[in-house]
Order: sequence, then C-alpha cells, then structure tokens
Amino acid sequence: MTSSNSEAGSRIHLNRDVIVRCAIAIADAEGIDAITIRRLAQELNVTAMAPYRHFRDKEDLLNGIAEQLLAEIDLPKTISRTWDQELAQVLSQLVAALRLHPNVAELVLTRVLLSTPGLSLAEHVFKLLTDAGFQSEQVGQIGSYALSSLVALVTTQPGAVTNPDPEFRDALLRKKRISLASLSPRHYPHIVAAADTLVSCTDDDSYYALGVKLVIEGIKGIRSDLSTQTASICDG
Amino acid sequence: MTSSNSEAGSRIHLNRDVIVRCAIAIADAEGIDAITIRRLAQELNVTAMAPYRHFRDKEDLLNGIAEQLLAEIDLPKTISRTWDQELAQVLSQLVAALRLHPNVAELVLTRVLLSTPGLSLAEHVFKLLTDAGFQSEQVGQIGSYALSSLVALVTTQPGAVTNPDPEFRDALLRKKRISLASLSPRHYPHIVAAADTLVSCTDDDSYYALGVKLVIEGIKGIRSDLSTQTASICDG
DNA sequence: ACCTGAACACCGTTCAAGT
DNA sequence: ACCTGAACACCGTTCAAGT
Repeated sequence: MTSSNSEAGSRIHLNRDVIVRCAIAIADAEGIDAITIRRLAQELNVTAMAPYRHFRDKEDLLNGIAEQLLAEIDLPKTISRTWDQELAQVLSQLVAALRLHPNVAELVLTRVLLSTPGLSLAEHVFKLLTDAGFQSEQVGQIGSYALSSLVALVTTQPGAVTNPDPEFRDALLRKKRISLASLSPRHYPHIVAAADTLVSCTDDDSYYALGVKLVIEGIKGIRSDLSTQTASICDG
Repeated sequence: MTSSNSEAGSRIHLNRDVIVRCAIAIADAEGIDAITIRRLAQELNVTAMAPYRHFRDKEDLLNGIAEQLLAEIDLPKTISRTWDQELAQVLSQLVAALRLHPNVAELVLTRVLLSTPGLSLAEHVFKLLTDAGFQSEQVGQIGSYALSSLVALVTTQPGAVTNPDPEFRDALLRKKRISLASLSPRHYPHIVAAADTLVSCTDDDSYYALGVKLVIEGIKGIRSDLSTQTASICDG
C-alpha cells in the first residue's frame, strides 16, 4: 500500500473521491482498522488536517466509502422480466460490488439510506417488492431485510481475512480450519463435518448465488402467505 | 453509566465476567465506541493496565462481549416438533438475545464460531438443517446465512440509535424520518412511502418475527428445489 | 497472583495561521 | 480557497515494578 500516491511530488488535487479511493486501497491491503485520517494524509503527501477540508469528520469519510462502494452498482434498465428475476439481478449486483472490497463491506450495512446510490438501490428494490404485491410497510421491512442480509453475507465471507500477504493469509485460514475440524466430534459433529465450507468455500460464486436465492425464496414464501389472504395479483 | 461500580470503595474482584458486563453496560448507554480499555478501568476503579490480566488485548475483550451475548440464548431441548418450527424457535432466541444489547450486536456477526455458546448455537442450527435433508456443504452455507442475516437485522434495527437519552433519541429519529420523507417523491416514491417503517417500526416484535420467517421460508424454498433432484426425505 | 505507574507511539480534532 | 503547524485530550499497549 505504499502506493503510487506516496511517491514524492505526486500532488494530485485533493478531493473527496481521491481520498475515498485511497482509503479503500488501504483497507484492501491492510484491513479497515488501517484507515485513519493521519495515515490517509501521509499516503497522499499532505498534512494531517488537509482531509478535513473535504470531510467533516471520520464518520463522514466512512459514509463516503460506503457511497463509493454502492456507486459501483449499475442498476439494470430491463423491465422485461418478472419481479423475482429482476430482484435477483439487482441483489447480485450489490453482492458483486461489495465483494470487490470485502474489508469495507461492513460499512454499507448501516449506510444504504445515506447516499444517492444507496437510495437508488433501495428505491429499485422497493419498487420490485411493490410490483410483487406487498404493501408499503412490508416493502420497507422486507427490503431492509434483503439488503442487510446480503451485506452481512459478504461481511462474514469465509476467507475474508484482511489480506496482509497471500502466504500469511493461507496460513491463517489453515489454522482456522484446523481449529474447527479439531473440535470435539461428540459435541459438534455437524460443525466438524462442515469445517471446510465454513472456513472458505470451494466456490465463492455459488456460495453468493445461494445467498441471493435464499433471500428471493424467502420473499416468495412470504408472498404466497399474502396471496391467500388478499386478492391475488397477476404473477410477474 | 457512572454506575454503582464507579463509587469509591466498590472494589469487586476483577474478572472476565465483571469486565465484559461493564463494557456492555457502557455500550448500552453510550454506544460501542465508548468501550475503551481505559474507560473500563476507570469505571471499575482500577488502573488502565488492570484489565490486561484478564484479556490479551481489546480484540479479546470484544470476543468476550460476543460470547456473553450468545450465552444468553437458552437452546430448547424439545425435539418433538418439525425442523422448521424448531429452527424458527432457535433463531428467535438469537434475535431476542441480541435485542437486549443492540449497540454491541454487530460484534456477533463475525464471532459466532469463536466461543462455546456460539458453537453450540451453530451446531444446533446445523443439526436441524441436516434433519431437513441438506448435505454438509449446504448445511454450512445455509447455516451461516441464517445466523448472519438475523444478526444483521438486529444491527441495522430501525431506531437503534445509541441512546444518549430518550428525549434526544426521539429527536434524532424524527430528524431521520423527516430527511427520508422529504426526499423527492419523483425519484424515490417507494422510499418516501415507507419512510415511517424504515426509521422505526410500529411493532418491533412483528418486524423481527418477519425476519425469522423470511429466513425459514428461504430455506424451505431451497429445500423444495433439492427434493425434486434427490430422494425426498421424510417431512417432519 | 494481581495490580500499579510511567512511558511510547499512535489517534481524531481544535484553533490560529499561512499563501 | 486550500493547506500547514502546533497543540490537546484521548487511545492501545510495552515494560519494569510493586505488594
């Protein structure tokens, strides 16, 4: 992470975007705790107070990081398909965007409604749930659930160790797997059996696809309860 | 939070449990960032280094807090009902335990497998998923999903503002609702419509019950896919 | 065995200046 | 308009002592 920005003379014009990108790069390399205002200033060849021209305080910076992650999502325009297919696509986009920077994914959990790209995402999800036939209160609750479930999934990503260096990372994962696999098979038979899966997936893509599917199927299950009570809406 | 422990003379024997409980009390009153080793020491009438006899470092303390939260869950013994009913009950217990201390609930997200009560919880959930007919790889993935979804739900709890004092809290919520409700209805019609729900629920209990139901229904949906491919297992 | 006390290298953030 | 520099009140954590 002593990246190109830290070379003497590379005095790029400081602004929110540059600072946020630098913060994300630091976290990618060394974990979220490595994001400090002072470290950021140092990395950008600037004094400790310079970032404060662009951020009210550190919380504002963290909001900016969450916003940047969400800005990577490109919401599909296709309105041709069914609500559940579209929802699956949007949620997959969210997961894909967060997976690019797993060390800061957790910041999004409580910040979706604080930025324009987050609001657009939520609005899109809420619209699809409305299409599915839910009333506005359930739309808010189910929508929040869907978003936070998937953010949490990326946050707890098996094998999402900070990433000091690939070799050390592997060693850490190996240690973790051993500690699970060596639990008492009498007390924790199912954890021992699933130890490999819990530590790191054989296939991350299918793991996240399953997560999206679980959310969608959950919503469908709730919806079918709904349609037994009220007039059934045309299926999308 | 300048609680009974901070009175001069109340020198309770220091140990992990006392320290963890004090940390939770601090977070309940002032938010998770108020948990510092030094503050803890002060609250317990002890020097800054005293807690280090009982915790290797701050991370160890946070693990201890997560463990304490999970220890409040009492796993039901009843094996009389169907897997989905039992799973719903266990997950509801998890939610109930976390709701007691929403400001530290986030600590559990990445720490379930690091403590005995967390391992017991996971083992219980995994067993029920095995009963439901899933193979060990899916058990691990679906189990992780179920646990992290519900932890996330409590973490993002609408109205889970730290809690300085009830009056200030209400003001903050009001401000939040207004900022959502006053969004452009042209760009964010569904968010505006759901603003009340998003900021704080009319009924928290039913909100969390819905969360549990979404998880269960999701799992059932996946399971029915499963049973079309492999031999169907006896229900129940 | 358990706690103290001083010290170190860091933080976020303020305020008043510089250019 | 944008950045600097010094300062303040706080952190987590070390090390060597005390009792």
